[in-house]
Amino acid sequence: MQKKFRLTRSEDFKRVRRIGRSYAHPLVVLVAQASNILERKGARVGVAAGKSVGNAIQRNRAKRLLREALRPHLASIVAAYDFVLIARPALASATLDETRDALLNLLRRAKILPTDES
RNA sequence: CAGGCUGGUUGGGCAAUCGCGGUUCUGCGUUGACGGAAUCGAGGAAAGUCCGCACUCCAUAGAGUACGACGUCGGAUAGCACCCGGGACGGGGAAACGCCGUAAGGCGUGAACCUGCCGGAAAAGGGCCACAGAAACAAACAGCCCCGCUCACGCGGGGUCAUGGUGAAAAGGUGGUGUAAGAGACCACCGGCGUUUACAGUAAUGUAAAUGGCCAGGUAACCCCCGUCGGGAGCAAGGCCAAGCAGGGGCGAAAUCGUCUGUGGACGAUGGGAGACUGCUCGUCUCCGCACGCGCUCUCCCUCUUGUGGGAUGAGCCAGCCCCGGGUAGGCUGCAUCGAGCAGCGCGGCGACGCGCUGCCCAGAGAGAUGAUUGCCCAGGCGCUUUGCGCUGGACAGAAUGCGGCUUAUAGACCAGCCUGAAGA
RNA sequence: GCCUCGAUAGUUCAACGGACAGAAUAAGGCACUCCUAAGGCUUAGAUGCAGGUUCGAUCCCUGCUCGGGGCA
Repeated sequence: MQKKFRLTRSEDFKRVRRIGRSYAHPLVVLVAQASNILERKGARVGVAAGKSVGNAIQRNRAKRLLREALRPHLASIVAAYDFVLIARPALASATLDETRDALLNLLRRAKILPTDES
């Protein structure tokens, strides 16, 4: 995922975590906020993994899984959204397919992706 | 061949597609959060942060104290406490052998090797040594012996550590001489600690001999004493740029008319000022009670001409722009190609390591890049119809200023060597 | 990145280097009560792990494993 689609500032993370809506799944938690900057299109994503996920290897693994699972669907998100994906401990031992299912489920519940798309 | 042990190397390989980060080059009717090409992209521990440095800032005349670390010998190194090679004293260690045992087994000797520790208690001082025991660093409980008193039992004084019991530890052990009884008090042999000499070794130390020297404990990973070393903090160090808010300084316009209104005031016109747009003018838009004052509004206090005057270091209001210093968010740098650098070869050294030659340039993120899929192969595991096939499947673990050492985690694979036993030539 | 403190019964805390490791509470049992609670009697239960110093270690030293604070 290219840097222009990422959340990079600590301020952005704080804002999304404070006023965004959250959607939970056993593997991952999604916090989303509709962006109010008019000119920008597409989404910006931040990926986080706390210490409860495991050691540095397992945290990196969780974040890479989430990025890889999101990558094919990033282009189909048209609305301007900022969202944060927070890994949970079970994600460190999950497969890519499980991660993708969890992620699509969450994105549809948050209405970031249309529900009829498969 | 079996068993035990040590050291070193490695830490899956090749290819394809998609994706991510850096560097260099490059393209453009579109200078972009743009596109293209080339190239590079985790480790032996990147980890823990236990030591030592480089580097940076602060402090600093010199020396000392406090505090802390270290302390066998020699070497290596930029430096280091844990590196390398030795030494003393302990602990562990298989087969085999010896002894005991019917046996199971136990005890002892004990290879390679592993492992702990190392100034001083014989230079000074303080503390502690529970329980037991008479006594724990100075002492007589029982016992033995002598003297005095007593008819006697016994009492008092003294000598003694040989004997007894206690304990982790009680003036080295055995035999004798000696004595009232005893005692290294003395003698012989042995043991330990020193001193001297000779030999080996750079040295620690070892071996041997001599000694008309000693044998009153332990503990310094208790305080302490002696010697050596250490200024403090850390890349979130430090340097540069610098929104916004606040602060300081400066520029800046000294007016008329009309309408409405109880006052206060509101609106409009003309002219003016400040700023923005523009290369400039014009023009358009926004702001300004066109005052920083003898100002306006509110609050409080005093007075008394009851709505006048005075006072308050009480609150509030007054366009916009420019400059200045420190500096927050943030950005750039430190910081990624010159280094205690890496690889290969040769030489010296038992080794840590050093020297020489040749070649190479080798990650650099910043919410933090190494991922996904597929195929073939190499180890490994499981199953079977065991020349083989099928299924499965990859340890510990992720750079964050950089190095050296240590510690901890780690599936396996490969190489070299040492010791013991058995068999064979 | 750095600096500190700690680890003891199920829980919260004690304990000069001297073993029967203490207290409160929780747990089990016994009586009491018509039943329960409170109160009474009683029982069991622990030094994070591995080495070392010492006659002897919860305590001293070293290395690990966890956990809590603090600075910027």
